[in-house]
Amino acid sequence: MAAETKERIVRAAEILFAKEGYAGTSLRQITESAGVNIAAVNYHFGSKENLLIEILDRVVGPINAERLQLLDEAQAEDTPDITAVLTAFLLPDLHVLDELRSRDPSLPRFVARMYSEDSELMTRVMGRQFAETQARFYTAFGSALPELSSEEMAWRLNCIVGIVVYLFAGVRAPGMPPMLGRDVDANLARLLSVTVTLMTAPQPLEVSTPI
Amino acid sequence: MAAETKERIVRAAEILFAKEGYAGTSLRQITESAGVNIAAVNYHFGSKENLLIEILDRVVGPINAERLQLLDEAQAEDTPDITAVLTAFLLPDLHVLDELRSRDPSLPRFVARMYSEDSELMTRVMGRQFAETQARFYTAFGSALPELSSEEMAWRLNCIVGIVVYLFAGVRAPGMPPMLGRDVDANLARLLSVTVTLMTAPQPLEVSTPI
DNA sequence: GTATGATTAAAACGATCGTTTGAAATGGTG
DNA sequence: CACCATTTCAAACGATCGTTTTAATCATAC
Repeated sequence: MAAETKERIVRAAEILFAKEGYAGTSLRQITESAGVNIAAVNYHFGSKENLLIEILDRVVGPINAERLQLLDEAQAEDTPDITAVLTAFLLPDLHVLDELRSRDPSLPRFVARMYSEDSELMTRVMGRQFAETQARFYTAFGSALPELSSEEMAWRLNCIVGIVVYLFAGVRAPGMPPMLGRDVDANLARLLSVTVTLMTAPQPLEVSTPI
Repeated sequence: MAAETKERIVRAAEILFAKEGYAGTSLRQITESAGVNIAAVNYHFGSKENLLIEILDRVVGPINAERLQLLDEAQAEDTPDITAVLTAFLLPDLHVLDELRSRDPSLPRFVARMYSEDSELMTRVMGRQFAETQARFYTAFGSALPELSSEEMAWRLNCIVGIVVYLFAGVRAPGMPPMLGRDVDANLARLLSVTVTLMTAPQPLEVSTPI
């Protein structure tokens, strides 16, 4: 079955990409780990880069799809408050993070790696995936926080993205427990308590505008 | 002059490591960009990995050195409040970030990359560099925030590290301005307004302990 | 059963990798 | 100037990279 070969390649590649990075992983590592022939990657995906793109879309796609769906539901009745918008924004991350982690403990790091890459490829894939999400959530956050300047709001949102990316990276100081447990609801509660506080803080005194 | 050759290699390598990653950069790219012979890397540093370690120490070392110095100064008179401790923690990051950025706009990303790598090498270097800093600041934050459980404090501190790492990554959504401007004091004020709020938020309701 | 298209397999392609070699060049010291 | 240690250089090392080729194998329809 050809579909299974593709699947085996994807499963092996995403783990290796997470552990060693895209450039640090060879096709021979992937195909050996997947138990398929070396030529199968180029046959099924065309190139190593196309394989990465397919994996990227598989991981990032569901996050934004669920984000938009949750935002739709939250906006169905009336304009949602900041907790509801933040939940729609963060819960899909926790879902995907939990799913990735259940497949392999090092798998979430794949997402974090993509954020510290600045290649043309990453900009292209991320731009395509996040364009609609960004627009929808910016207006939703703006409605939930009318007293905040849009510039300050975008800044704080970036902080939240930074926190989330760091969760995916799973960095731990020696002797410290992981930041997230197995209970998605508890993780969300904890993440919300921080991010709601962060977003609802009063607009600070004027700071010089970034260049 | 041999010292200049070493310096040229370091300057070229850190930019390329920031842009393309460690595994994605070849010694030939480095030596060509530095204008030195390919054999110079192994002659002066022994190996490509030793070159990375030296660059890592050069970048991360000053951050923690300044952190400890600022904490010493803050603790000279009495126990510093949360703003003072956070300033001692964050200001060195902003200094190094500014210095890196002035050398090359893409250079700060090198630091962010190191955080999404999980190799044995990174654990070793980071552990050596951050061990003392971590211990000192954990007790300082504990004294400044006695009402916070140490577990909650560590969690929030991780959030702050995530934000800082994201600052180094310099990720920008399309059409958005960079998060930091040229004025270090203004950057600190902005970062403090967020992080002080984050750290001084009331202890949240019980959340299930992470596994 | 046989023909046909899809998939797998082994082998090799040229290119590039990190590293090493040995000789040439360099620069200070007697 | 001659000496010697340090540094640079061109060239090559074996290994591995992503990719391609060509033949073998498979599944399926006639």
